[in-house]
Amino acid sequence: MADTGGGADAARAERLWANMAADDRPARPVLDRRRIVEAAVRIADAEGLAAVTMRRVAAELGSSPMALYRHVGGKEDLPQLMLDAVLGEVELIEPTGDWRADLRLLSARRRAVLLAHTWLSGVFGAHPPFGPHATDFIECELACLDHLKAGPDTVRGIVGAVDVLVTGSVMREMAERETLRGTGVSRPDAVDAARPYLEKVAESGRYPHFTKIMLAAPTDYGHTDDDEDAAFLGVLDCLLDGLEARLSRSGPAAR
Amino acid sequence: MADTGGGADAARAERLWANMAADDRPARPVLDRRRIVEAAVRIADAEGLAAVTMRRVAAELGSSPMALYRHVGGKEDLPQLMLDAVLGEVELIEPTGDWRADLRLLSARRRAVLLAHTWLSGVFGAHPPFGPHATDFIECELACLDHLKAGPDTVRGIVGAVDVLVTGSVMREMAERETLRGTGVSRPDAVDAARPYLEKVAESGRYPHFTKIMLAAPTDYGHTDDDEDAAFLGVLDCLLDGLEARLSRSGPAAR
DNA sequence: ACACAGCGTGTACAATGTACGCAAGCGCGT
DNA sequence: ACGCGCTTGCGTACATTGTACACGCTGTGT
Repeated sequence: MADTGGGADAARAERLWANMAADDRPARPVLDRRRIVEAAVRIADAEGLAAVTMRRVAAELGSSPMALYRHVGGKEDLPQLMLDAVLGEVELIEPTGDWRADLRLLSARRRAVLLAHTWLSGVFGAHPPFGPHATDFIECELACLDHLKAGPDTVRGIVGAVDVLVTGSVMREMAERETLRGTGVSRPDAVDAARPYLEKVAESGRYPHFTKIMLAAPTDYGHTDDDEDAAFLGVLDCLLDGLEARLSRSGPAAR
Repeated sequence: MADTGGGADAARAERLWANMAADDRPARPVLDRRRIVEAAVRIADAEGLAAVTMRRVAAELGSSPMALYRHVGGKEDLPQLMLDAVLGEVELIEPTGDWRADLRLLSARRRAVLLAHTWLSGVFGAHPPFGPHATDFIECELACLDHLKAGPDTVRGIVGAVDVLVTGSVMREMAERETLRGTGVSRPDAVDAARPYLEKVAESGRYPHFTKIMLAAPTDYGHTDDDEDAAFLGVLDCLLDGLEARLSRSGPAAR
């Protein structure tokens, strides 16, 4: 019942975005959204995401569980707010003109910040997949690389790089699909739900590049399955190019 | 006293007649770990991971919640078993000798299978991160790419590729850290704990390459933080090389 | 025939998310 | 002054969850 009632879920999604946007609310009280989310992150850091219950967060703040609902809508909104709070820890930079170095630095910083909060990993990343089927798959990959006669380190490097790319790509796309499925609305509706938030972002003037580049896509985000597949394979080819270049450059052994 | 005795007798008699009448009760076990996990996956596919409760799975199998505990230990084990079950759906291949094509095909298949089960995304992938801090970060990245004067599609492609890599890398490493934190043991202990399983894998003889390549690393898996950082930056450089090559090849571009 | 071990079940309890209603402080128009 | 409405925090109550425990049934070895 909870899942099929699309209207209520749509309303919940809308409220989430509204909460995202309303960082500048009056904030009279001792209890406010930032404090709640900070407490939740603190608990998750110390005891894991499972320990983040409404009662536990309330206790951390010395208040009642129900008081939290005046500020955060519900337990399900917490992880998203916590994620954004963590992203706020990343120290940003002024562009130097060397885009590769810039992106390298930013990526390293973001990675470091995320890794400082391991509870962000959900089901997918809860354990390294070492079950029988995972082993079957890796065995198959290794067999495909066998005739390279490269050293174990090199082979591990290639498999690891490819795995990282697949994992990341899948995470990103599943995030979108799960949002759609969770709210039970179609993509256009979801876009409509986020529109007020995005328009507020655009009007704030603080994100000129974001407005110009990311919001430039007209009605569709070009997100058919085929588009996504092509994009994934394009990036994969890029990476394989780089790996192959490195292989042939350094001879039979690498790194 | 006569009352309670009579009640018990009545209940017994009732059960007796029920048994007389309903002979279609499962005489021999229809319950098995594989069936349980399959049911859980079916439910997650249809209604999301949140709908996978012990009671719901039991209902799906027409049995009692507590019966599941004879086979699966507990609710917390389910996601891992479900993940491995999904990985079993990937159709493997015989190596053709073209390792790049092989890895491409395998990656595409694995990606497709994983994407068919969006519930695999946990907290991290539950929503695309569009909160204020995420927007800050993307704005910064875009500013770094601004002087490239490349089209919006190209810029989105670069940012997306880098993001995918960071996401995947972080997922992989958090998986390991979270396992350590969750079990509360140090890395050597965890390695020791997995050793019997890995030795059984090695002795089975079905995974010669896995045994030779992945288990070749001596005592440590070379997993200091610095090693991980270096590996990440290496892969990132590979990808950036590929992206830059593609840029200069196809357009009035950078340098 | 009889004990035993494995499997499914029912009952019971603790922990959780949260709907609902109440109370206290605040600015407001009259 | 005074009610009035709004915001904020709280306490109670209930449905839903995971699972510990003890019991009954079934097939199997002896």
